[in-house]
Amino acid sequence: MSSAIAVIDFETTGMSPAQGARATEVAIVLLEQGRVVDRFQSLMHSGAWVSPFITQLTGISNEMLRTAPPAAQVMREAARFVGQAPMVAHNASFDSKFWQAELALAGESAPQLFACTMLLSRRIYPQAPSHSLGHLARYLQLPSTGRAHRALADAEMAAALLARMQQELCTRHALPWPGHELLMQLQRRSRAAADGWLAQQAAPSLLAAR
DNA sequence: TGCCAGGCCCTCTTTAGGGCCTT
Repeated sequence: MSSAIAVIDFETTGMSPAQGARATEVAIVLLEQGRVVDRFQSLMHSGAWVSPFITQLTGISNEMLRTAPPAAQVMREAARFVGQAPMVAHNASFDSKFWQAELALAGESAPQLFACTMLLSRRIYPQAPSHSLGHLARYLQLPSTGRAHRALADAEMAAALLARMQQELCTRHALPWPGHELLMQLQRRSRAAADGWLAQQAAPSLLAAR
């Protein structure tokens, strides 16, 4: 069984699909054991209007979307690309809402569980001055992935952040390579309880190594 | 009529308020 994790990032016309915002671009990076093994990226045309503010923020214009493939087609391809892999995003409450909303409009189900690199970074790097993706990338000196606020660059950055945190858990807490289930359990712990819980998780592996 | 995200987390807290984070 594959241990792949799908790291996703959406660019959108606004903050919430409940208020009519639509996705304009999606990118997904497949990670296995902290290594990128595949990528998916596409603009998507939903007919929604892109405001000048969003065009300035993302570089994505109404003109660019006019010739983009239909949103439903892109989302069906994205769902096939992800398959059964569990998912990760930075501030996953945002991207998971668009994943569910856009797939619903495409007539597809969205059963995937989302882990969140922002919640995880608050547990693993509580001392970081900011937990925005850009600030964390600079704080951890992650390699540049391209223009911020484009989907593939941000998905690659989130993937690099995830891989760094998985490595950090291995080295700092003597854990075996942490999979999606452990990440989900860690992000559900309070910040105050995270270190103690991680120490408990490490104990069996330390005993096994003796 | 007026307003419009929402979950997490800290603190001047828990019968609450406000900043962070995503576009």
